[in-house]
This record gives sequence, C-alpha cells and structure tokens, in this order.
Amino acid sequence: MTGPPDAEQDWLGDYDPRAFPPFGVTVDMVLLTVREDRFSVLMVERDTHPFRGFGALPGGFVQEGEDLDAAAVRRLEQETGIRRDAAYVEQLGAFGDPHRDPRMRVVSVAYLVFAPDLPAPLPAAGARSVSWVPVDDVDGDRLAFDHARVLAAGVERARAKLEYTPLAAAFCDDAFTVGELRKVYEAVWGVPLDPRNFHRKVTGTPGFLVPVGKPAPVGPEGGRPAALYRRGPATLLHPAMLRPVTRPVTREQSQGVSRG
Amino acid sequence: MTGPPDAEQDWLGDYDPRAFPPFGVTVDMVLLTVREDRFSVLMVERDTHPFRGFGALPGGFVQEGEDLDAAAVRRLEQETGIRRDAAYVEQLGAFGDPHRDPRMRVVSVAYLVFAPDLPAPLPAAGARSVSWVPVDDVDGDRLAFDHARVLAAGVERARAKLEYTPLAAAFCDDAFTVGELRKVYEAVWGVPLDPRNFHRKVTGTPGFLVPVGKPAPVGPEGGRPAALYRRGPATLLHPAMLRPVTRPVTREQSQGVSRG
DNA sequence: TCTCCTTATCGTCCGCTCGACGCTAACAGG
DNA sequence: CCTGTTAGCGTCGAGCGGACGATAAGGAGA
Repeated sequence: MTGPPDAEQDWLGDYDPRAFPPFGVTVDMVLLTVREDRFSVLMVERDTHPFRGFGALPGGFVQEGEDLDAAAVRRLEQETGIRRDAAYVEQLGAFGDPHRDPRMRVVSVAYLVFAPDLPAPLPAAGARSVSWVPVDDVDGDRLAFDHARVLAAGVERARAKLEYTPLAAAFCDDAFTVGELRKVYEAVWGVPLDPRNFHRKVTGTPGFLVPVGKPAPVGPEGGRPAALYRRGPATLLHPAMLRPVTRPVTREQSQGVSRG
Repeated sequence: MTGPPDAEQDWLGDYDPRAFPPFGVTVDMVLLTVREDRFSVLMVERDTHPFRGFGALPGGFVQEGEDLDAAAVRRLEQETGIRRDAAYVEQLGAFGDPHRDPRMRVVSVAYLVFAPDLPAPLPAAGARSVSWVPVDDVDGDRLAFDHARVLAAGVERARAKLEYTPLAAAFCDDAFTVGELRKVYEAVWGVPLDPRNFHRKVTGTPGFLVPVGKPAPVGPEGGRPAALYRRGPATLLHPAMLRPVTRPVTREQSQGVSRG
C-alpha cells in the first residue's frame, strides 16, 4: 500500500527527532504471592501527583540503555529485595493508552512476578505505603492510571498459567509439601480441590516434583507429616490441570483486539 | 526499599523531561496466514538504512495520541488492506533491547495477526518488496533488528493458540469446510492429523462451528462435497486439541525471564 | 493408653476423551 | 461400471480425571 500521509515517516533512513513523538517507557510489576491462603498482589499507595492517595502497582521509568527485562528485575530487587532467581518473572504486555498518564505520553511494559510469601517491603520514593492486598479485595476504581486493567490481565494470566505449567511452585518456598502446593492452587483459583486427586496428579506428572530426602516436617494443625518436594525440571504440564469449574462456552479472551 | 541513587526519579510528581530518557515506540506485525497449505508470514525487504536488503516485519512508529492497538490496526489496514474485523489481532509483547535499533532507543510492541489467505500487498515506503514467506523458509540470520526473535515468539504463540482456542478459523474464509480447517492445523503444526478424529473433535465441540445452510460446495480434487461452516461463538476449546507429537518434559517457555 | 481429629497417601470405580482404524456416502473421471 | 477421492459415521481400547473409600501417621485431650 503506497502513500498514506504518514507513510513517509515509517522506518526512516536516518534518525530524525521530528519524525516520531517521544515516549516515556515504564515497567509496572504485577507482583503476586499467596499469603495466609489468599492470592495477593503487592500494591503501593501513591503519595505524589497524579493519583495521590490511589493504589498503584510498583514500577518506574526504564533507564537509558537498560533492557526492559533488566529494568523489571532491578525494580523487583530494589522494591522487594527478592532476588531474581527466587521468583518467576515474565512479561505481561504493553499498555499504551494515550491518556493513561495525565502528565505525558507513557507506554508501560507490565511484568508478572510469582513470588513466595514475603514480608511487605518498605515504601519507595513517591509511595505512602506498600502492602500485600488480596486480589479480591482490590477496588479497581481506586487504582491509578490503567492499573486496574493491568492487574486484571496479570491475575487472569496467572490463573491460566497454573493450568498448563508447574509455576504454582514459584509461590512456595524452596521445599514444600503437596498440601502446601494444593493450597496455592486453591487460593489462586478460589476453588477447593480434592486432596487425593490433586496428590495423584502432581506426583504422577513426570518432572513436576522431585522428592527431597528429608522425610517429614511438622504439621501446624496436626495430621500425618507430609513428604517434602522441590520443583522438578518440567516447564509444561501435559496434560494440563484444569480448573474444576465448568467454564461457559464463551469467555473473555486475553488481549484480543478484534474479532476472535 | 529506600534510596538507591535512581529512586528519586520514579513516579515524578510533575513532568520533568530530564527525568526520563525519550523512547521511540513502534508496532511490528507478525502477520500470519496459510497459503497453499503452508504456514506463512508477511515479510518486507528493507530498502533503507539500517538493515538495507534484510527481511523485516512490517511496522512503523506509533503516532502522537495514538493507542497501541489502534496503531497496529492502522498498519494492518494500510499495508495489507485487511479490515480489522476480517482478521484476529492480539498483542504479542514488547521488545526493548537497548541495541535492537542502531539509530536510537526504540521499544517495539509486536502484534500477532491471523488472516485468511490474501494476495501480497504492494510495498510501502521504505520497503523494496512485500511477500508471504513460509515460516520454515525464513532465514533468521537475514532479518533486521530483533525480528527473528519476534517472529519466533509469534509463531510459537500461534501454534499454542490453536490448541486451546478456535482461532484456526481466523485463517479461513468466512465459510469453510472441516477439511479446510484441518489443513490449517496441519500447516501451522506441521503434522498430519487424522481426518476422522479431527472431524469428530471440531463438530462435537459446542460453539466451535455453526453449520451454514448451504448444503455443499465443490471439491477441487473430487470427493464427496463437504458441509460449510462458520465460526461459532466459542472463544476457548475445552478440552484443548493437543498437538499429536509427544512433547518432551522440558520445553521452551514463552518469555520467561528468570527461573520458573 | 485410648479416642478423636487432622492431614497424607494409596486404591477403586466409572465415565469421558482420544488415538487407531473400519466402513459407508457422495461426488468426478474414464 | 469401476476407480479414486474426500466426507462423515461407528467401534474399540487405553488413559485420564472426578468421586470417594480406606489406611497411615501424627497431635491433643480424656
């Protein structure tokens, strides 16, 4: 297709600062964990304009010469103290509504992080407080920018990921029991699972769990001591572990822009 | 976590152009179709610096005040003439390696498009040629920027999407036969499928296909005429249609940044 | 010690899905 | 009529998962 009015500025041969508008680029983190059997997200309360007093996802500008993934990992380590090898990090997507930030044109690259239970970190600059909030308790209307959409995308992606990957273990400590892993699934999906079928599934899937020599820890509310496991080498669950609720034939589709 | 040297510039209260580096933001399109039973991608040959003579994905800068999705759809319509409701579009992810474009700092937001078979469009500005290339014939070392990575991500995402969504129909015309739909799966996955089991699966999944009144078209190489269908309202396949190859326990993970 | 409660782990039954594959239906061409 | 092709239906058996019984192994309290 030739020559719509703006086509000349595509793929300019040489850098011409007048040919493209400058954007700010930020990373925002959807940092998820399971705390006290509740699926929770790390939220900050903003102390600066805009959206002062609103909840927000932690994040910040990408620096010059800094890779997007590196910026996300840097933020993760700075704001939570989580080492990058103690959590699972993947990109969630880019959010670039022209009016998502009233100050200027900003594209946010959101990252999804699965972390084991950790104490809430200290507030960073520009934030009044930092805390873990159960995702069901978050009021989307009280979030800054488009963070309600970002959070919703992250939560849905996390729920889907548990179905076909062994990433639930990223919410657990290094060694964990089958029961602890089941509580992760129950918290994230919000449904009870049959302990016996769950046990059969996860222990019967090759590469999901590797038994750790230690025979038995203690139980907080009694019961027979459970065996300890670590994450196995598998990166996919095959076949998947499906959420027990019968989904209707039609459901929201992740990030589809146009007709499905 | 308090006070690393750069923390002060996070979430500035007011616009301060010195506080963040300016980025160019582009959209790149991984435009996929099935042509002559081959899974193909729309590639342009660059005619301008940098990467003159290299293959590239179609794309261009996002304009001021333009939403990312809107920029992608605009590119789609401009470069291919595809109307947005004739194809499936979803965001693939952001690619922001600091050196991906030698001219300047650019973050590319990649989009994945499933389109029915169409004639190759005319070259746009800055491109020497535009053509559909079977994805297996693309030489990743001859692609501009990081488009080899972008393309690989798009292809893998497309293959996975066919497993758990009915999006294969987005590669077909408005009305199509079960055999045509099967050829889409076979081309995308690169494996033959049993026609009888495939027929049972797709016709037995509620909401996948809706029969169209017209009783029968003609067959190009003979055979019994097939019934025509359109896309149904389903957006998920449940249970999924799994690729017949036995995947090994460990496989590449989409966009994971760190340990799982 | 015995009872009861809790959780862990193993086993059984049954329905559903899928892969493999046989069979018939409905066209075209010679 | 015969053959070749694709479409569509049926059958069988293995495997997986949901429902759920049974046993194991701990702690708390009578």
